Amino acid sequence: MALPSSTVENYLKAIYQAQSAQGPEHRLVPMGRLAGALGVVPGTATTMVKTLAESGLVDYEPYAGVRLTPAGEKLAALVLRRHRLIELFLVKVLGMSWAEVHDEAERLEHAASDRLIDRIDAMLGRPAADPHGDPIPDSSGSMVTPEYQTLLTCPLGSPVVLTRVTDQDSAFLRFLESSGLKPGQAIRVESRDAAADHVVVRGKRERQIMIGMRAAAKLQVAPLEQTA
Amino acid sequence: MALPSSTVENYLKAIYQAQSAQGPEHRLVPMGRLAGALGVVPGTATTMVKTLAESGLVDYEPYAGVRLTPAGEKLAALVLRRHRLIELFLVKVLGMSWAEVHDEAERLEHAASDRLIDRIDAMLGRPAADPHGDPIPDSSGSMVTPEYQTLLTCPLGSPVVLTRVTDQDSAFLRFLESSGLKPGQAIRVESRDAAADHVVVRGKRERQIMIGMRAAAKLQVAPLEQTA
DNA sequence: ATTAGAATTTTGATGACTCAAAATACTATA
DNA sequence: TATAGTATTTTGAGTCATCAAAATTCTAAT
Repeated sequence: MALPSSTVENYLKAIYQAQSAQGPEHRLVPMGRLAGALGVVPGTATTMVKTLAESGLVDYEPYAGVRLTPAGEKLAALVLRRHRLIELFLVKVLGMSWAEVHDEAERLEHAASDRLIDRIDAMLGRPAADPHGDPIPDSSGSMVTPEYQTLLTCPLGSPVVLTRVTDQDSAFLRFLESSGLKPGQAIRVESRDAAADHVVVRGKRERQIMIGMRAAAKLQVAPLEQTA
Repeated sequence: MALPSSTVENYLKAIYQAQSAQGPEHRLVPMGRLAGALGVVPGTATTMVKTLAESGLVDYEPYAGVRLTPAGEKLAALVLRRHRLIELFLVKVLGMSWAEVHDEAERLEHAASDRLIDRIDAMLGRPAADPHGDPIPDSSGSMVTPEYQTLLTCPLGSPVVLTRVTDQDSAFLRFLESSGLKPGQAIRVESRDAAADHVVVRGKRERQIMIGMRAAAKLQVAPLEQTA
């Protein structure tokens, strides 16, 4: 097959991400959601999805939604691989900020060859995750996605490591950065208050940070392993 | 104005390069040449050039050819800047080979932001030339193009430095690499033989290399400065 | 000055992607 | 089970960049 256009790559990536976001129950992504994610009008998404279905990259059920086939899933994973390796590279090697690399990677991911991506992968030491903690698929397109708890579900008081941030909004990322809340950081949740809709976190250098529950749900953590 | 599509960037770059290759006399690039450089059919080039002319990026004289306006020239120089900085970056930082970076840069040059390019420029120490010795325009689009001699015109026997290679063909570059003929290398021309159509060069570690005259004309050199 | 041959331009079509807005199908509530 | 409201699909049209092939213009040689 001819190599997929960047439009096709973007559709596949968006479907992949929408599917993941929806959890394992609702595997069909409705057209409205897809169109919204891609910034196109719904009719456009319908048309495009039908041609993706003809290429065998997605299953399309009219009025119900769309889902990746194994072929589509692999392609989507390779796009994510490129995206995430590029993000990590821009941060680690070029010293760019966490918040500004997303848009850059969004464009570069369609232009970088497999050869280049592999060089980057090697130079970074075959990393498992990008700066947001999102897992990086290997070159065959497979990826392990550890299940983490969030600031809303982890045990109160125990030390945990921030492992993943599931929101790419750059204002949000800048806020996290200025609060010292980057993946790798050891923190603990001091309290939660459903009525006040907030969570209190003790972060770097015992600093106290208060965040809303909607935001807290986007911060994933793992139990801190005491490697004394 | 909206940012130029990568097609527009490619047309401007091709016109720029054709103009330079033609020397200062023939400033008008004929459509056939342009179409050939871009791998499109002549009619396509005509159509595209007319719309470039409407945007004020080129002057178009029907049946005669096309030439960049100052605006077009600036844009073309910025594309070359991106291309050359990316090439140098791929070689210096990612350790890719001279011969393989061209195609990669050809795609990345349309995706990299000014911000990224400036980071790369800074990291490389604001270099003056790319791995082929091609000068890198600054961020305002201006560039100094030193006039060098070639292996055909430089004095026989005197030591010179290889400064620039004016051919991007990857087989040719691989040949040069395997002969130790990369920019920066000190060499001297031992003899020229017009009848045999060759030039004999004494290169690295006194190695003797014979090159055809057409190829020799693509190797530019500067007198070696004895910094004893 | 004609004219054969080459280069260029024009014309008509195509493919990929998109939008606006009309038509249709679902869904939930009364 | 009607129906009002929302989501989806269809239809018709437009843009960008391209090609094939016909028409035109230029050029150089007789």
